[in-house]
Amino acid sequence: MDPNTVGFAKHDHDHCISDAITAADRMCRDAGLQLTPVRKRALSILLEEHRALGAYDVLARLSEEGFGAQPPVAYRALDFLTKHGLAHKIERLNAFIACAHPNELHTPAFLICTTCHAVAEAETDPSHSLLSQIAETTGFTIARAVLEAEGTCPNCREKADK
Amino acid sequence: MDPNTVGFAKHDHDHCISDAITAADRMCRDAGLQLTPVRKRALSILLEEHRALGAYDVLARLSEEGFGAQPPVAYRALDFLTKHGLAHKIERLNAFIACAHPNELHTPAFLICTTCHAVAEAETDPSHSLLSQIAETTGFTIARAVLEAEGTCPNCREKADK
DNA sequence: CGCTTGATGTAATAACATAACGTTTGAGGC
DNA sequence: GCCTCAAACGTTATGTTATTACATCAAGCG
Repeated sequence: MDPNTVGFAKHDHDHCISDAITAADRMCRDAGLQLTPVRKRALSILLEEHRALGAYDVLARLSEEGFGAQPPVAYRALDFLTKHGLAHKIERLNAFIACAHPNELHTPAFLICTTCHAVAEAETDPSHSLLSQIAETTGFTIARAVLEAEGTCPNCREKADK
Repeated sequence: MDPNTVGFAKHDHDHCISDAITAADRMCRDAGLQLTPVRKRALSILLEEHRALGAYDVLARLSEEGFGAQPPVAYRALDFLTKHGLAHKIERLNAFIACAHPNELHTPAFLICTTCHAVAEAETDPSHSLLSQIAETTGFTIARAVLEAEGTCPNCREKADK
């Protein structure tokens, strides 16, 4: 298999899937969570595609493989994954993506390329963020933040410039 | 009419509606845009409610008043308003809200109270933002940013503390 | 007038998400 | 071992959000 693109850079894709699954296994064991077959498969589907996938896309794959065929099957697996930081929902796209930096506690920020539809997850330092500054001055307590930018990724920009 | 709450602070609500409509009128005239009856009414509905409203909520109000009753009626009006900065879509809520700072060119940030459902729009300086820093280091060109935080507003926090 | 463009209206359908309920399964107490 | 409970899973049905496709109408303009 050829190296694939993740975010906007190339990398060895096979490795990152198995690594991520292994890490998820360990994390769930340590936390006393059940990474059941559906949940694990949903995660691996997101990892294989390595892009934002709609719940129904995941559902289709799951049902092909003998799991339930109704929406709650996908939504429940995705809820579990997002709740425990193994995946994220991209609100702008109503779609889900495997977390690129599991383990670390983070407020992810996403860069969404409107040309090639790649999505990159960037790490942020929550305490320095704009939102936390705003929150501080207004007395608002943040429980969860959504940071998403749409635009053109370096690869597509380069192509467009030609 | 009693002063109402906007964002998390009190203010004179009647005034802000008429002011906002006047400003929108002028802005559209200057820009050669048509602030047609449906569009103007959609804006005033958002202003009156002063909270995030679903497209179908707006549609219901519009159709009661003799405008079309099908979803595109609302979506088209809301698209116009958001496209020209008179309203914003809150992605997390799949809902729309009148812009609190029209005229100014801005990347709005929203603070969403999960208790009382108030939504405050905060101004940001795009150039200092986290996202633009990330974008700069990765070569990504941002066209549009979504900044939304969910949590507890000062008012609800105060009540909860009692 | 005849053409184009943008706004509006409708019907139909697509895409996204949840409620409600029954069954299965596995861990822990007895 | 066996009972009980809670969590996970499956299904049906439904609710919510959004778009496609196409007809009509009015304004601007050669």
